[in-house]
Amino acid sequence: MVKSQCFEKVGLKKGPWTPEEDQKLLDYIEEHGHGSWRALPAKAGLQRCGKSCRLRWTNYLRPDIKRGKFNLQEEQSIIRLHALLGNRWSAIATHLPKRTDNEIKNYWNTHLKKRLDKMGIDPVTHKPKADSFGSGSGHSKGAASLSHMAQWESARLEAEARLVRESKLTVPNPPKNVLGSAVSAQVSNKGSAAPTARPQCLDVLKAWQGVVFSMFSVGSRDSLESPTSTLNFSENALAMIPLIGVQKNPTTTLAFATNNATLNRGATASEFDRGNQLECFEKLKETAQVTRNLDSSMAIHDISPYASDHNAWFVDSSANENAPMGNIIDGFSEILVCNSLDPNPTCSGENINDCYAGSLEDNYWNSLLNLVDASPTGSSVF
DNA sequence: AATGGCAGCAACCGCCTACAA
DNA sequence: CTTGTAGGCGGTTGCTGCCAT
Repeated sequence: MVKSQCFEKVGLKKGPWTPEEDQKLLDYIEEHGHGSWRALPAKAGLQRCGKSCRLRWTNYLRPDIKRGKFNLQEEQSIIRLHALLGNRWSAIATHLPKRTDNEIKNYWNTHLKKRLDKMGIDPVTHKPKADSFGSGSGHSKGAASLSHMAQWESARLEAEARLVRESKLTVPNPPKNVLGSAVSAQVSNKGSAAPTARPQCLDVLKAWQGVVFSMFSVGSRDSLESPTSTLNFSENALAMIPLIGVQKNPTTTLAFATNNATLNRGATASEFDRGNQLECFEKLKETAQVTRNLDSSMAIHDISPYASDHNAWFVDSSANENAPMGNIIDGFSEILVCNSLDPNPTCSGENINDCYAGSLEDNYWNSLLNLVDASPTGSSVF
């Protein structure tokens, strides 16, 4: 269809940017915001295409980006997120404040990928190259569980990243960046949200986890082996939605999302069928309407950016910080791991995280990260 | 000092999706 | 519904500087 007109145009400069060009771009955006990137070069007096200007701004000139060496924590985050999200650099970047996707991608390709490779870990699958993790009969169940966990966590993080982006696009009073002036309204895209303000959408996702958890047969964790193998999506579970969303706390943030691509991923996807998803979705919509009637301040959003085979709704409210549901579970992955491990016998069942501290997931990541953390002087792999 | 190899990174390119006309 | 445009994303390229020979 439409080719990349930008780089086909003759007479436009390519290659490295000069300090003068940088200054022109900075000055223009500081005064006018970027507006239409296509129109910007002419207005700013630059012999560049709009796309080049946008890339230069987002990857280099933007004032809210941090440059320089990645610290250990950032490295760990990248490795972990890459294991969960794959090469979705923009999604990874949303979890690393002030770092651009391009920078993360470069760092991965030039540093981390090689480091993992030298350690005998496949940088694509994040498993040992010999695949001892999954091939041994004793570990197969754990590996499968971990795989399911990773799929769900991946979906969760992806949705979270998307919501973070959306929240930044719609933030009513974007943080004033160091350029000051009207630029902030225009440049409040990724990476520029106030670092101290916790995105509300994260609570939404937490609530979503709570809803999913409550849909399962809570009393019998044996049914929670994995989301794609033994999901028990009963009518009782569906009936719990309004209990949580309306009766328990009318102002609780209630989130629900069905992600067919994720839920149906894997060989045993049929056990969570489309019919159940749609039915559940419809019930949630009803709940959302009821909830809105109860609380006029409630807002209902249709997260349309989801792909066509995704249905996602969330009911949002301003009072969600103390939502009891948020304490039900913090991280759906723990549920998935729980079943493959013996739960803490002292667990009261009120806080899933306490019950299953030291999960397989933790062990896996800790071991992985410990490997990465190994001193170059003390390890033969470096 | 010259040069060849390599690593790091900025920038380019092509594809994709969302959206408006 | 179709088409064109803008912007986003991920893979790749190529320039630059460093280091070994």
